[in-house]
Parts: sequence; structure tokens; C-alpha cells
Amino acid sequence: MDTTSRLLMLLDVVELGSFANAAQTKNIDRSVISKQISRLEDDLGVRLLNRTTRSFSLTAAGAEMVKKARELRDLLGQTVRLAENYHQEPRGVLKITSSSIIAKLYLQPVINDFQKRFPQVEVELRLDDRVVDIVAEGFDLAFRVGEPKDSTLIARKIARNRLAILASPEFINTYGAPKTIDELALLPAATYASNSLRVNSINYIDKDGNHKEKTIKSVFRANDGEVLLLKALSGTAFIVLPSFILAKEVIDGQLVPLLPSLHLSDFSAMYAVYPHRDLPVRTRLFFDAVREHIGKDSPIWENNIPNFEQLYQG
Amino acid sequence: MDTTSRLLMLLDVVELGSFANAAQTKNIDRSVISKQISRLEDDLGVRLLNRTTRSFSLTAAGAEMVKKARELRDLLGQTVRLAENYHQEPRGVLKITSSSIIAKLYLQPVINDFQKRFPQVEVELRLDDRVVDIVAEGFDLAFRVGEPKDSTLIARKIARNRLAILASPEFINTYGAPKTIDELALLPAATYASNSLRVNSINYIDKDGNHKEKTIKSVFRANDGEVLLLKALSGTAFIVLPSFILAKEVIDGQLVPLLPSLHLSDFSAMYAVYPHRDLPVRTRLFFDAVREHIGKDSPIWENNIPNFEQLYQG
DNA sequence: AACATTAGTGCTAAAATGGCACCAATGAAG
DNA sequence: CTTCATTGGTGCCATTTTAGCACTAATGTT
Repeated sequence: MDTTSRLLMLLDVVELGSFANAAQTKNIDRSVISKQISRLEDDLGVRLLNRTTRSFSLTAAGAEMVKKARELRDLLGQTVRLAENYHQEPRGVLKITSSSIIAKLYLQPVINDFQKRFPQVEVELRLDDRVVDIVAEGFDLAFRVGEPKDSTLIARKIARNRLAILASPEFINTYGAPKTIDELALLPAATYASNSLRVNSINYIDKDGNHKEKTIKSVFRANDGEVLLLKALSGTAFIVLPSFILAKEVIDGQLVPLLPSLHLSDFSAMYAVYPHRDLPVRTRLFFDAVREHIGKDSPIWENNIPNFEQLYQG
Repeated sequence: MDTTSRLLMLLDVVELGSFANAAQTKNIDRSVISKQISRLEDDLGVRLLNRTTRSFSLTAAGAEMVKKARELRDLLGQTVRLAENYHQEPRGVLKITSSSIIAKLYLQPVINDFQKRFPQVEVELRLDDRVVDIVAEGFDLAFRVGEPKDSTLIARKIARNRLAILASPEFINTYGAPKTIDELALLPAATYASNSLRVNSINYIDKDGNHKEKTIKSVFRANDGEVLLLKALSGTAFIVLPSFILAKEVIDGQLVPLLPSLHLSDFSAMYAVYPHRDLPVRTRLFFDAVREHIGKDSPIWENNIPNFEQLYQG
């Protein structure tokens, strides 16, 4: 191991906050990091960290080294990706993070096909409903609903993702079909909520063309589509949820759209996010494969609600 | 060893022209380079060099990697030097190249003192009368007469270095003391000549203030000051040589200045040359020590010719 | 055609790495 | 203030990697 690798190890410690965290993230023993950073300090002839068993701080020299280490990581990353441009076909590890639903419903079939086409590609898929630091955790690609707030990341829109308001026939028998959004807002709702995505109101456009927001009476929240669907199917709540969560429930008549003539505002699209513009071949090809699978014009999940193009258009 | 080191090894091969040269320069076995570059190609998944047993050429990918390797070397070099700024006192290896004469007469005593002051500094001194590539061969500092032509290097003037025209009393008895430069040009001369420095004419300023050049009759040339001095002392030639080569020959009366009222043009100064502006502590301190030893105003070698300030001033 | 020198590789000894177990220190919780 | 869980550091050892030597085949020069 040489100076560059040790500097990157130092960077891991600083960015992840502890030797223990860095070791865990990189799947190596804590003693390795301890020894290698000591060795780095010996080789450079300067102390980089002041440390106790519970915390550390950077020395002045350490702070400078960390800046240089970031530049080295960037440059080395560029170099490796540059080499990857010359690959005949994609190879290596593709590390993807995604919300559970996106992964299960949309990514896994694409991954299966992709790995048939390119047997030399390995895939690591992390299901995580939190917004993760894809740079620090070394992801090539992330799939999310909603544009990322981190402007240093590159976000590319995969597909639009409109909301649907659905209830079971039993629910309608019990509460009646609401005729206005005000009536809807009085009924019990089950809504999607995760750390990164939360639905607790409905944005719509009224008859005069004004954008409006109506808070709904969310009595049940979960980050799992199946759980939400089961709640709706139980007839005890209607659901408002992004259409990408749906399967065949509407086609089978188990769920029925409410207020179909309401003019809903656009909802957050689905995005692919990656850390920098020059993608390895395998990342770019996978991205294209996901786009192809989902469909560029109207996403495949809109096929799960008949005549969805006409719904919620005012 | 990891990617950065292997890339730098690739760069060595490319810049030094062969695996064998690179191995020799870095003092490692050729097989190490062969294996590590093969490993680099495997890791990056791309061929970098097309090679036979006698030559190689870069692939397109290889050419790109070489560019990146240069950036990595620069950045890594900056990083190491940055760390060295935080050293309490100088340490590590100081690698110096110099012409033989400069090394023997002026550098070695400075090195001796310097290493007494700073025991943790090691010095590698390469005597070479050729102009070497100090970047490729990893030198920290070079001492030369004449400003370097490579504009990417930093050159700092150590001291002026004027010529002297000297002959032995026996020579003067045999040929008479010349009264004009034309007369001088007819006499046999011994002159300094190395790959990097060659004296075969005299530049002077005539009575009207014009810069003139007179070729002299050089019948003996060498790159060793002692050899030249021995030739002059033998009475069979006069010598024209940079004053820094002299020791006590004039003071002892063994050599006498010729044409003392000639107005000689300036000759090439002595320079220290280093590859980049931000010097490690040990390099900067050594540079200062050399300057101090030689003297900033009039260099110590001018003490070897009495009243040298008045000589050759017209 | 002969030769000197090159790059590549098998084999092996040496060096480095990584992990485990243990220890001492530390900050949080009670 | 005591206890405890977790941290960073280190000794030891098995494993992996590195570096060098000897040998081979290829190449460009003479």
C-alpha cells in the first residue's frame, strides 16, 4: 500500500467520522486503518490527527493533507473512469442504491437482463429509503423520486411520476364517493411516507388555474407500498400514492380512482443520480437500460391504471 | 502497491524510454516493472502499451493514462512537499546533481556542514557534466553554470562567474606576453569543454563599447579543471577558464593573468535549478547554505585572483 | 548469421498486509 | 462516582504481495 491509498484512508476516517466507521464501511479491520495512518504519518514526517479512543481532530497539517487527498481521489477516480472508457464491454462492480420499491419493482428485472447481456458486471444493490451520501459511500448510481438537493450531483430524469387517489369499493360504500377535494380532505387517508419522500397533502389546480394545496387527513403512513395497498384494500382508508407503486389493483377492480376530474399538479419525477459526469461504460449502459425498461414517454406503471392519461387532467 | 504507484511506474517507462532504463533509474529489477504494468493493465481492464522485446508504443488508452499519471505525480509531489512544510527540521533525502568541479570545490564542504547541522538529512550527490533531466531522474536540486533552457524549471542565480585568461611564466617566456586580443588568438589555448559548457572563443567589449567575439586557438580541451590547469602549468598553452575552477595557482605565482586591461564580457553565472517553486525545507535550507558559502556579492573563487575586481574591466 | 540486449515468466525468499485478541482510554448512562 | 459499551492502539501470526534471480524467447544491430 502506498501514500495515495493511505491518504484516501485518512480521508475515509475524516469523512466518516471515526476509525471504526471507516473500517466498517470499507469492510476492513480497524487495526488496519490505525496502522496505515500511523505509517502515513511516519512517512510524511508529520502528525495528521490528534486522537483519543473516542474522538479525533485534524492537525493543521492533517487539514491540508485532507484537501490534497480529496484532489487525489478525484484525479484517481477520473483516471480509472477514463480507462473504463476504453473497455470493450462493461465489467467491474456496479454499485446502486435505491428505495425499496423502485428496486423491487423496476430495477431487479433490469439487473437480471443486464447481467445476462454482460456477464462480467457484478451488481451491488442497496435498498435504502434514506437519502444516502452516494459519494462517500461509493455508489455509482442512485434511483430516487424527487430531484436531489445536492447540486454537486448529476440528476437525470427517468420518468414522470404522477399521483393517484384510490379507494376500494367497500370504502366508497361506507363513505360515499367524494365530489370535491374538500369532501375528500375529510375522509381517512393512508399515505406514503419515508425519510426521503412524504405525501401528506394534495397539490392541485383549481378551475381558475390557480395552484392549490389541500392537506389530507392522513391516518396511516408507511414506506412500504404493499402495506399501504393492504390498508386501502381493507376499505378503511383511501390512498394517495405515486403511481409507480401500483401493480394490478386498479385493473382488477380492487381499487377505484376517486375524483378523476380533479386537475392534479405534477408530482416529483423519478431520477437517476450519479456523482460525476463521466460515467464508466457499465453505469451508462445500465442507466440506458433502466430508461428503456421504464419507457421514456409514458412510464410502464401508468399502464396499471386504464386511461390514466385522461385522469386528473381537469 | 496500488494504482497510483503503478501509473507512476508506467510514466517512468514512457519518459525513460524502456523498461530496462526505468528499472535502472529506480534501482529495481526489470521484472518488477514488467509485472506491475501487466497488473495495472489487468486492473484497469485495458492495454496501455504495445511492446516487443526491443521497443514499445503507447496505445490510445495508454497515452491518456500517461497524461493522468503526470497529473498524479504532480499532485502527489505537491502533497509530499506540503507535508514537508510542517517538518520541525529538515529530514529525508536530498538529491543533488552538479558538474564535477562545482561539486568537489563548492558543494561538498557545504554538505558536510549541512549534515552536521541536520543529522536526519541524507544527501545523494551525482556528479555529471551532462545536462540531466532533473524531473525525470528525481533530483531536488541541480547546480550548473549557465541558465537552463528548460523554461519549466526554476533557476536561481548563485553567483557571477567571470572568465580569466592565464598562463604560466614559462609560457610567457616562450611566446611573449600578448598585447592585443588578436595576438592572443594566435597562441595555443587550453579550454574548458564539457557536454554542458564549452569555451572556444572570448567575448569582449572593444574601445568603442562594441561587443565582440574572438575565436581562440583551442588546442586542448577537457572537462576537468585539474587537467586544464596542469596543461597550463606545463607552459604549453594558456588557458581561458571560468574563475570558479581556480584555486591558489594565481596567488602562488604559478599562473599570471594575460591582457589584464581587456574588457571581458560577462560570462554565464552559476545557477541552482529545481523542478518547482515549493521546495521542501531541506532543499531550501541547503540552497541558502550554498549561497551563503559562495557569497552573494562576490563569489569566494574571486579571492583566488588578487585584485580580480579590477581585472578585465577595460 | 551471430550477438547483445530487451521484455516476460516461473519460482522462491522476504516483506507487507490484514485480522484476531487483548489492552487501556473515553464518554455516556445510571 | 461507578459501570459499561465502544473506541483507538498494538503484538502476534497466517496469508498475500512484492521483489529478485535465473531462464527463455524475441528483436534490432553488427
